[in-house]
Amino acid sequence: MADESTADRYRERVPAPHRQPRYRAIADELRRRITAGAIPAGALIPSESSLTAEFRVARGTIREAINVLRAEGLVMTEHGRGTYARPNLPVRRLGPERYMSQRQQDGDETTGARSFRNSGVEQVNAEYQEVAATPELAEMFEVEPGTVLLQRRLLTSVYGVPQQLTTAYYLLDTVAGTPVADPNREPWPGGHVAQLQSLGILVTKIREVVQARMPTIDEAEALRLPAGVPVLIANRRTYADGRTVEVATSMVFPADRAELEYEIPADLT
Amino acid sequence: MADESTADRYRERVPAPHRQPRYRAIADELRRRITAGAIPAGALIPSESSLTAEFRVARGTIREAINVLRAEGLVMTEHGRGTYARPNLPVRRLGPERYMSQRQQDGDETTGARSFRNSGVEQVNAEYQEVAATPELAEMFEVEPGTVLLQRRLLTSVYGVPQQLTTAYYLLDTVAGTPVADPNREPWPGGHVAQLQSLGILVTKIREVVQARMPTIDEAEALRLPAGVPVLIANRRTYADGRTVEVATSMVFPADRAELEYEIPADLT
DNA sequence: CTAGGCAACTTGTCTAGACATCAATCATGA
DNA sequence: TCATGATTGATGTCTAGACAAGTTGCCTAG
Repeated sequence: MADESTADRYRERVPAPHRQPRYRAIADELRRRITAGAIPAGALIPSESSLTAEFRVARGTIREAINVLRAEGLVMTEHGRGTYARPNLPVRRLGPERYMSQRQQDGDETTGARSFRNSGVEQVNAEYQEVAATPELAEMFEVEPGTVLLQRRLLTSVYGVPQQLTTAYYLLDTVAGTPVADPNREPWPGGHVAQLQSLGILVTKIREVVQARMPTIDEAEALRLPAGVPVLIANRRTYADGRTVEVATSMVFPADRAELEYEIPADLT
Repeated sequence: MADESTADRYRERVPAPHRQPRYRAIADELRRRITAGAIPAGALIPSESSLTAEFRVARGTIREAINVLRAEGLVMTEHGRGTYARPNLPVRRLGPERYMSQRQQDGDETTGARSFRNSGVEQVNAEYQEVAATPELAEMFEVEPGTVLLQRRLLTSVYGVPQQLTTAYYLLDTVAGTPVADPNREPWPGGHVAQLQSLGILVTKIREVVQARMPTIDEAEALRLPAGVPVLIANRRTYADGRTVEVATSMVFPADRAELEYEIPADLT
């Protein structure tokens, strides 16, 4: 007979009580090869047609197995090239010092975080637009709905790799006619805290709410996210003297290359 | 040249410069219906066969469109029943006050967060175990690798719904023989900060690093996570007088029902 | 009235093939 | 030597159909 090595183990036609679908068995086998190192990180896995031959199934079944691994974030695919085991990316840690001024950032090395801002490797694609406040935004700014806001949409890249997608708002009144309203000034040294400071507004408190979800297709494309990688969402609200002076409704981070760090001063028991 | 079959294939194609694949257009349309409320949360979307009839495509194309929505966490599917828009679960917001004592929590209503602790609706399944410190843990506690730690594994449920999976460590020396080492005392009023306080240790600072990823199969089962929902991971390090007194290597939250809130005092510019 | 089974739905799995699109390689001609 | 076009082989998209398996409700036999 022909070689019965790999294929026939997955061709069980016996109706077992808890028989696993073949695409899952194939996914398990490929996962095993990757985690065991038989397929090293970054290397191509066998092509769909050769897997079709090896496991003796239709191509659709192979593609379903690969979909499982893609959803787990274990492999990624490039059209025309192939599918390969996903290499681990360097993670960028974003700590509280990202809201400090440049000088303080340099002095704070306790977290091991580094500042990329204005170091040449950080690039920001900024689009500013005037929009009417939605009821939610109006309530946060304590203004009437419809009040004009300056909407800032930013795509931040480090070393050419997209890292952050931000949608944020200022009250137009507070920034109109100032350098802050100029999108070409991004990236602004010190970020939005420094922008507000240049207007004489001293930030007293920032509150962030962190969530996670799967990206939309648009976000996945903008951040070049492989399938199976969620996004971290941070919603920011910036206060000065108890009033809200800035709101970021969604800062979107690729979860495979970003993590957020916070400090809680706990001398309040 | 295949003339008949080729003409057949293009029978309903719109000549567009950036033609979108059919399955993505269908996914967009279904997403629009769900987000616009035409399909309310929790309701079944049309069956695959009726969508096949509506969009005049093969069933595989419909299934691919639904896969897109499932990967976004927008819908979930039950074998034999159908596919429905994922209902929005009540979201539990975890703010900094979760590390405060009970009295302060009651007085702090600025965030709208509520305390479930010891109110009867919060239940904790606790397993304590003595383990040897790994090199990483030993470095954080500034002890020799192999030093015995008390490992706490907690599954927290609110109203019977799993909410949090925690693995945390104390130095065994600091807690051995005290009520803190008794897993039956969970849930402890005031959490680990109060536990340390009962030992005379005053927490001065807590640092948390937040990440997100897809759950492992074990986590998905323990937290009863549907497909397409990531988990939020918080790594906590608790300090007293500059020394690390507690480490939580992974607090796992289901991202569809939890969000984390932090405050950054920004009077440091 | 109820228990059981059947019928009619649903999604899950799988086959076999066609053509489109993209990337890399190789042969060829300027 | 170098640009370019053809070829090859990879994944992407889509069709048409078959049978498996889970869920629900109805209808009938007891």
